[in-house]
Amino acid sequence: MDKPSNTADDILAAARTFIVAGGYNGFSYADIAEVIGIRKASIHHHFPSKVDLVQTLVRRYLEDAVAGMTELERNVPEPPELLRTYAGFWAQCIEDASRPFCVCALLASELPALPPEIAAGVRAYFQFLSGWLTGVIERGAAQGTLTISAAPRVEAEAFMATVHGAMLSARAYGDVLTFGMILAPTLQKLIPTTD
Amino acid sequence: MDKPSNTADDILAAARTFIVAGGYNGFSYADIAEVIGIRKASIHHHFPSKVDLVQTLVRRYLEDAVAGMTELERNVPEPPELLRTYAGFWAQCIEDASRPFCVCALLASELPALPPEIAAGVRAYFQFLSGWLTGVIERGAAQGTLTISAAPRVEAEAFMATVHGAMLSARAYGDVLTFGMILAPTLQKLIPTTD
DNA sequence: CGAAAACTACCTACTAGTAGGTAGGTAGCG
DNA sequence: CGCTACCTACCTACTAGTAGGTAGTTTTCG
Repeated sequence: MDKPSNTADDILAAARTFIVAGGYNGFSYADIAEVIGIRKASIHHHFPSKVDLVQTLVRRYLEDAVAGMTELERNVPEPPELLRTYAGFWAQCIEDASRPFCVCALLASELPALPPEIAAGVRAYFQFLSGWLTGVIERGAAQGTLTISAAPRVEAEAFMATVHGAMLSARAYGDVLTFGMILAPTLQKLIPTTD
Repeated sequence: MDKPSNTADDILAAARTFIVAGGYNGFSYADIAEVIGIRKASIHHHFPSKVDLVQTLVRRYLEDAVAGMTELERNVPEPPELLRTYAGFWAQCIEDASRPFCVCALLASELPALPPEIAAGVRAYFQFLSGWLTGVIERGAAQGTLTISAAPRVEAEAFMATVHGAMLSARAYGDVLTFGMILAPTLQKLIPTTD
């Protein structure tokens, strides 16, 4: 457990909150400095440039996702329950406003205007998530625990798109329950014999 | 046909392109001035503030959507074909890069950081689109031309979310065909006896 | 052990450049 | 004339980033 500095983590956490709210161009070093109580020059000590900061954030976001999915699959082996848990995770984050949006989904929306290093990180996240979902759906279809009407890869992309779009809608309506409402029928179509 | 000035329209078109690329904070008056060949002070003559500009853009975007859907329903009365045409419209826009993202979907992603007047316009667009889709799906279900497994409103929200999420994915992968690939099974699940 | 050297984390003070916006003037036209 | 559309020239506030300094801690080594 390396805990060399708490400040770097605080900066990353603050940056994540700002990006989730307003995107890459929606915050400045001054904003971060104010909320965590240091001077903005000190942020440059931890992250020389804004690109370094967001790049680190995106890389760690992907690492956490990989670790989270690995852990999830150890505890919850059944594909239907995996999809439900994944959707439930975001439903919870949105409902308690702790992480009301996926950082990479948000950054993807402004991808053409992003520094290339960050764009690459965002792409990597999409590829990982899509790959993981494809594997889960493939396994579920083979077992008969999931019903699919297209190739696993296509079903996975559609599922991921619905999750990201539902985040957008939840935000647009300002209603935290919208996400769960949208995901319910999406899950139902994939999972037979529900209820 | 009021055509009082071409410049104001040019400014709006440039702003739309910039917003679609990088969001509200991803462009400046200087950027617009450069591409359309006037000085940035002249933009203030047409749109006193950036909020005015984007507010006008969003309002007109909604007006165009309302007009477009009304026109569409006159030409294409069948619900399955309406959904297919709507999805096909965006597939085309993304494939020829003419309008590779919905302005309001993009602005929704940074909604918490948006000036309130603009946020309200974005919300209005989501409400209109959701309402229109709900009507189409309701009619299709009553006619038996669409198969639904949840309330029309919920199916409409899920469909809209998938469309928006698919835009995100198309952008993340940098592959213009991703959108159509995702929408195909989504439409198939709603439309029986396809093929 | 203890002093010197090096490193960490922060600071003040500054830079060049850009943001949105304003003041005031001018060219062309009905 | 008065209006529209544009201009030059400017403003203030803020952007990311730099220079250089200072405490306090850690490492190195005689």
